[in-house]
Amino acid sequence: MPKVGMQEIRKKQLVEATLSLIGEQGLAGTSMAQVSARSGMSNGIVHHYFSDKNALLEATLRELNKRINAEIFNHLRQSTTPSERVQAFVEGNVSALNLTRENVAAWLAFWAQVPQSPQFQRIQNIVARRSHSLLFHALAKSMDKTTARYKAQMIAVFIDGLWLRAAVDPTPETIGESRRLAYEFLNNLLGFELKV
Amino acid sequence: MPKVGMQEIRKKQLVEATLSLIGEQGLAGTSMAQVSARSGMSNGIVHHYFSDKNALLEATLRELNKRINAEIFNHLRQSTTPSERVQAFVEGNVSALNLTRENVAAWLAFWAQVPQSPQFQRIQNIVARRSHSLLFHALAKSMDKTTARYKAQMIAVFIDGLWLRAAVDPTPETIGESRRLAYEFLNNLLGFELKV
Amino acid sequence: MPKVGMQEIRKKQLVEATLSLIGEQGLAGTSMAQVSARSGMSNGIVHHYFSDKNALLEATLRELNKRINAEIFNHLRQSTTPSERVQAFVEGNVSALNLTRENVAAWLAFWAQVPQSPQFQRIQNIVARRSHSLLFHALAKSMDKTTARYKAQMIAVFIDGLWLRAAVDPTPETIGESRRLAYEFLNNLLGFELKV
Amino acid sequence: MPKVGMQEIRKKQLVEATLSLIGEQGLAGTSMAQVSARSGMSNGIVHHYFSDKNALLEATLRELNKRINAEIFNHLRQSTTPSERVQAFVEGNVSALNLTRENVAAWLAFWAQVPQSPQFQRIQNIVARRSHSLLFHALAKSMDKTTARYKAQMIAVFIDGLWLRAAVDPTPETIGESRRLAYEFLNNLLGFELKV
DNA sequence: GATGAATGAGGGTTCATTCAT
DNA sequence: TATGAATGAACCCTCATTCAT
Repeated sequence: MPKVGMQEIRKKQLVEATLSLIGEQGLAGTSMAQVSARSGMSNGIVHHYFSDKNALLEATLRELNKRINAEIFNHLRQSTTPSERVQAFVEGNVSALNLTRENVAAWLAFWAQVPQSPQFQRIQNIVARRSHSLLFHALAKSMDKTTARYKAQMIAVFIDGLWLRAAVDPTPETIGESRRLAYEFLNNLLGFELKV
Repeated sequence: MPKVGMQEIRKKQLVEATLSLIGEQGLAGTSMAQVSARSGMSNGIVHHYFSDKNALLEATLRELNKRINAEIFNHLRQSTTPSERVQAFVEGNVSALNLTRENVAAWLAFWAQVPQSPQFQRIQNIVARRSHSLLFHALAKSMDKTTARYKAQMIAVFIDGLWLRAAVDPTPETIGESRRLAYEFLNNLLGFELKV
Repeated sequence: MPKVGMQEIRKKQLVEATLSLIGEQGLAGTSMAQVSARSGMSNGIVHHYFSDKNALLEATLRELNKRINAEIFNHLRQSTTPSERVQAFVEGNVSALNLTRENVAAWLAFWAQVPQSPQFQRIQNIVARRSHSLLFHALAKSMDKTTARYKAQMIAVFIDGLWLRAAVDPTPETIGESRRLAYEFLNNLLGFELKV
Repeated sequence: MPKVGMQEIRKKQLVEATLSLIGEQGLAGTSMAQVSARSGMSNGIVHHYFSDKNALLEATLRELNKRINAEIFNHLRQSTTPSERVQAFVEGNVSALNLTRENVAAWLAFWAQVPQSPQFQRIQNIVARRSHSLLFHALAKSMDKTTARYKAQMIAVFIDGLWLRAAVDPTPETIGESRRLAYEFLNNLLGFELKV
């Protein structure tokens, strides 16, 4: 294995450790020393791969978003019609709620930091805009743009609510109900029926 | 004899300072020194009124909940029929979103701490159960219990989503849209029309 | 009761509280706030009766010595012959070991502070000199002064050892053995037999 | 690679500084900041080597015991017969009294903390049991076990008294007399004569 | 006499970061 | 590349003491 790849491997290990630590102890409860310890590395090494604690956190947030997106795009891949895309987006999010309990808690930790961190805000804005765009374009095929915009916002709001609920009360029952609630919501909003 | 009644005055000042600081800088970014400084008091005084930082934070969380509840019960007071009560609950929450930007951000900061703090978890559980109970009993008058339970959950989820959105993107436009979105949601779910 | 006596009553309450607190938690673990709390008085009142924490501690040390002396002189009162006086002194000390466990622990706490406190050192010097004088004069009746001086020192050393042992291992068995050990020691040194 | 072996060097420096500070100012009067300052190090460094103040104090107590034991075993090494071993033990302790004045004061400081610290209590128990065992086994060769047990206790008590005296009144004269007193005591108890 | 509010220094500890090796 | 030694600021908290009332 070439030395070149080491950098990426190390970075991934550090980000992985950070993510799980944040999930367990929150953003404030996670120190650089803990990260390096859990990664099996030395104290000072983190600064060779990340200029800052902030840089590490940013990379961790990106990784978290990547995981969530992976779930969503996994469902999107098999969907073609606009209404299928909307369902897939929702299904993907519900599926993402079933990621490690720690990942969901970390998601909330990062969101709570957004008002204090322009950096995180920027990242979350991109995510939010992408979600809205996806929903809007799918909905706009079958309704006027104003309505599509509102419904896209409503779906995003409802999904955010599901995330919050899952993070704060991460019991299997609560998370398990999310899909049912989501489809009930979609049914009311768009006339979709629960699949399967 | 020392100044009497200082206890309540000082406690309020300290909680107020804490609340605004958390709103500005997050829970982790708020130190006891900052709290006492903003209150115009000395470093050690906080421990004269609160045994702990935790005790101060708990009092602050209770104050925040009190403010939100004040908004909600303000609307509930004028409502009598079950469907009016549901609308009033939603209106009250939407109205609470218009509290100081800092208050809404503080709300999110506390929620994010819930997974790490059994203390906060307990308090938030009480709040959540009370909301659910209110919604459920109002809805159960006009539908079967199972449906009432699901719809109550859906309303709670949607409202949580609105709060999250308001905290993370506290622009007047975003917050201003909340009421419209909420009514659109209620209309779809229960057939309510937007008032005024 | 005249107001004049209040001063003495309050002082005694404070000293009493201090003594028991030191016995329970050590000198370093005892704060002025604890003393006033246990005395059922307010925070600042202590400084009306004692200029200083040091003054309070000094009074407490004197009270402790007074209690110990009370035990010793209680035994001395009934003794007339020189050898009876030596026995009475030892008996009095052994009897003092049976004071409250807290008193004995406090005794050690004060001794440990002696190297750091000229004030305590002075007080303890007086106590030591008085003990030595008592033993020396009793012994000098039946032996030459050099021998009397040595034997007086030896008795004092042995008794200090018993105190230390009682303070560090304050079980009834350990303390109970002290009298037997003391008489065995006196028997070897002076030919005294255990009474009773 | 960082300087290797620093761990042991720094730990020794810190323990050394702690020991002398405790000797000078007592346990309560010794702060972490003083320890690091006297070691010529920064404020936070102590926690790189010791998890806790407690851990540092424990290490310091062990070091102190090690020094005392070194004196004792130095004398024990040259002794073979049981009665020689008893004399060596006493001589070793007397010799240890001549350690730095600070060491002897620190010894008392630790003993005074025993009632408040199960940790120190455990360590001192081990020391006490070892001393008793040594004395008992040596004495039991020439007398019945009950007598041996009592005499071992008496020797231990007397030696503790000598330590206390040396700590509280650390003048050369007082300490210098200790050997003479100890031999007088042994002579009375066991018929030993002062060597040289 | 008596209260408890208020101060400010100092306590132990944590932590992101730097740097010699 | 990698280590862990080292720093110094900041954290929460405790405390003897002062003082207006």
